[in-house]
Amino acid sequence: MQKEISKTFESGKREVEIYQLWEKSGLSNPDIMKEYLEKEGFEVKSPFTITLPPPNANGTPHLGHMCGYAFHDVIGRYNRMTGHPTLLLPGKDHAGIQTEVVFTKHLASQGIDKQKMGREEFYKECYEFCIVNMKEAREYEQRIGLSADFSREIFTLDERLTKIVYETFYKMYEDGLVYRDKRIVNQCPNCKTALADIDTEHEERRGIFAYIIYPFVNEEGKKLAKEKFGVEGITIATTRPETMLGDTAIAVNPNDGRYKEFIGKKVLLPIANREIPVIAEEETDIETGTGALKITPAHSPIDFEIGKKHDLPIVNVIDEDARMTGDIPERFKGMGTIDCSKALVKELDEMGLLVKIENIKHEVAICERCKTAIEPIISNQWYLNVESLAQRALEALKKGGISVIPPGQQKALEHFYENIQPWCISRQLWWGQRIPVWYSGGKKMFDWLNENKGKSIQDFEKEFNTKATGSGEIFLGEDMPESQNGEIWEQETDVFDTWFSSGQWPYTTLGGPDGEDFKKYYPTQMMIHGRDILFWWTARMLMFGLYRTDQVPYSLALLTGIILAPDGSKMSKSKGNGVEPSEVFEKYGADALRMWYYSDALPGSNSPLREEKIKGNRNFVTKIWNASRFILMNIDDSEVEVIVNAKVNETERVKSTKAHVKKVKKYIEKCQFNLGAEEIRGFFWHQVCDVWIEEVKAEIKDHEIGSKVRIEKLTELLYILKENLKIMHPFIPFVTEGVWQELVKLGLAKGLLMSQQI
RNA sequence: GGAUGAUUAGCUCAGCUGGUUAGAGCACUACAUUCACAUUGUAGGGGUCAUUGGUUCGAAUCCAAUAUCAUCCACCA
Repeated sequence: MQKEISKTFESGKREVEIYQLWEKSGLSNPDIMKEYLEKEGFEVKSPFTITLPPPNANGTPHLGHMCGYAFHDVIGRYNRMTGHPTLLLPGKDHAGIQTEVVFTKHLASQGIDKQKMGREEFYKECYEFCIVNMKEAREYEQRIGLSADFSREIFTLDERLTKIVYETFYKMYEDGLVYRDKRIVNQCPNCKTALADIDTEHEERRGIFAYIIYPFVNEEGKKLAKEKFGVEGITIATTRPETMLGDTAIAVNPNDGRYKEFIGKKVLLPIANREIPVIAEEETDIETGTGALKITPAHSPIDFEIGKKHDLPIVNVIDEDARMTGDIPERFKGMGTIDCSKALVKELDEMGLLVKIENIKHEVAICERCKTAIEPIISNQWYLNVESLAQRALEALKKGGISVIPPGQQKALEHFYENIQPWCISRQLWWGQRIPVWYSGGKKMFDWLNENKGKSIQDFEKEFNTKATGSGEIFLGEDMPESQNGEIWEQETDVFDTWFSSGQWPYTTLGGPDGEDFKKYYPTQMMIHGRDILFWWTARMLMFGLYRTDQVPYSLALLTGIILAPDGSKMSKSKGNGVEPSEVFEKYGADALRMWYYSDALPGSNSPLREEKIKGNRNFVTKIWNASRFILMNIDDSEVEVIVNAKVNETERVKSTKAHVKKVKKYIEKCQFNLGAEEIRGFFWHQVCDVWIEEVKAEIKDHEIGSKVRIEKLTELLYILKENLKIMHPFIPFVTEGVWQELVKLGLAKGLLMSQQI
């Protein structure tokens, strides 16, 4: 008799329904899964945990995110089906700077000025903005089939999480690892905040190389120079003439014969009219420019180091908005750096001190987020001395406590740890976790005392001609401390670098080192993310994890491939070559997309989106549906009970199926998902469908309903189908569950495929 | 400048610790088929496995050099 099973697996509609079925079961919650295993009498193995990488809450997920989820889910489902109460813990990241930039733009597009809005209101509205995005992101996560425990979903700005992040900060302060320091930092004039070195990129841009003469102060020097160089001074070459106003020396290589006799002499810095020395510095490259290097400690990282070495004064001439400032001629004050550069070059030319200007291309540091050229300036920031933390992480790596796939990236990580520098963790933003520090008497006084070691509050009062309003100490905590002697407490305005909190993700999400979930589910088993954030994220998580929990937060970092646009370029909104996940879901379904990821987005590879391949996988999904449907159609209602209770004979087909299942399990355990995907596809399609079903078709052809041959053959075939569905489920959960539920309807199976044991 | 990885069919890539005629998906060709399959099946074409040396009974696989590409790191004024 004809059974009512639709002719195709309508992925668009069915996938959503099936997800609801899973959600209702609650089995994504490991506590519930554990109860289920106990109740059913299955062996309960150790819990399996992954704290899922939180996507940025400022936008919607793209195909790259989906790829990560697909890999998490195949592993999660497999573990759940092999007896491990499995926790895939989802969350969202506030993504500090990026979100602040995005939301500020969003406000501007509505004609709203961020500054006028004020900090509190901005934070509140940005939070709401994120909540909306988070909801949408969650829908996508569920759409790809992610069997995460959404009852535990958490946001990085959640109070519970922030509390733990603050505890880490306090502990680090006590351990002397975090401190305030005045040094050169990368300032993004557009985002108006300091950035860590890692948050900058380098890009080749067009620029100028200006050759400028710095004349000697005394006649003797002038004469000597005139004889040697034909001009009365040393010619330096610079890409940034405007920084000359902050020059405090000229450096030459001591081995450079041209300049040997000038070392120690003084030149007159043109326009600024300041006398600066010629110093010997081995770092100076004889080949570059004229071999003479102007030193601006306040506005160049390398000059800062040289200045420190030679104890040179620091003269600030550029402020945090990239405008000219400080002790410079009035006419330049407030100018942008580029305008100032032009004006200076013109004046120098008129004075006869400009030799020439070359147009060159050179690498400049830019802001990773907004691509604005970085302005190195001196400022007070909070730093984390990561050296000891990096050391521990490095040891763990080398001892094999954690491994990275692909292995080449592990070496990159080791290299990162070996060359790590103090991490600037403060950001001059509103969006993020406010650094929990209060300054008695104000931040300005604290910084002044900090940078002028040995000076007293009285000196401060004298210097600024004011009355101190506190002791100059700091207090760590969220709430303002009580005023004892009438001192005034000023709250820190900076927030933490977003990675300071996301770096603690594996334990903050579990309630911190004292949390209930932490005790049950930490350490986690693995972490999967794009290799583009290896240093930002995995590097930090290992350091924080070891620091706070004395354990590696996970023992395996699996880096996925990067999903590219069909033409092989990076998908980007600005280029308009992106493909929305919703389009793919609608056209081919989540299972087909997942299969493509497993086959193509291998660790270490870049995978251009190939629609025809996803289509091929869609055909596979259809094949599964139809083959299953055919088997079910062949089983007569009257045969159901007999078949369900029949013993499965150990035939060649059954043996071969068992061997297949074993093989796929091995592939999954070794994270060789491409091989696993190929194996399930090849076996089901070309063995089960093309050969066995055809054989059975012939074998039962002339036998009556209920006959021994039919029962035997159909029992065998049903067994093969079920085993295949189970092993395919972690890869393509929707269609397999869809078929399973048809079996359930006919009384041929029970429960959810999701919780069956392999 | 440094590091890491890649180079295998038209395309995207598999090929683990070296072992008989080198694989998959998609694309292509021919035939069959509307019998569960918005199709599917069968058969087939297509590769000096980047180049050159070496180790070995045997190399796509190990080693060395070269070339090209990619990604990451780096303060070049």
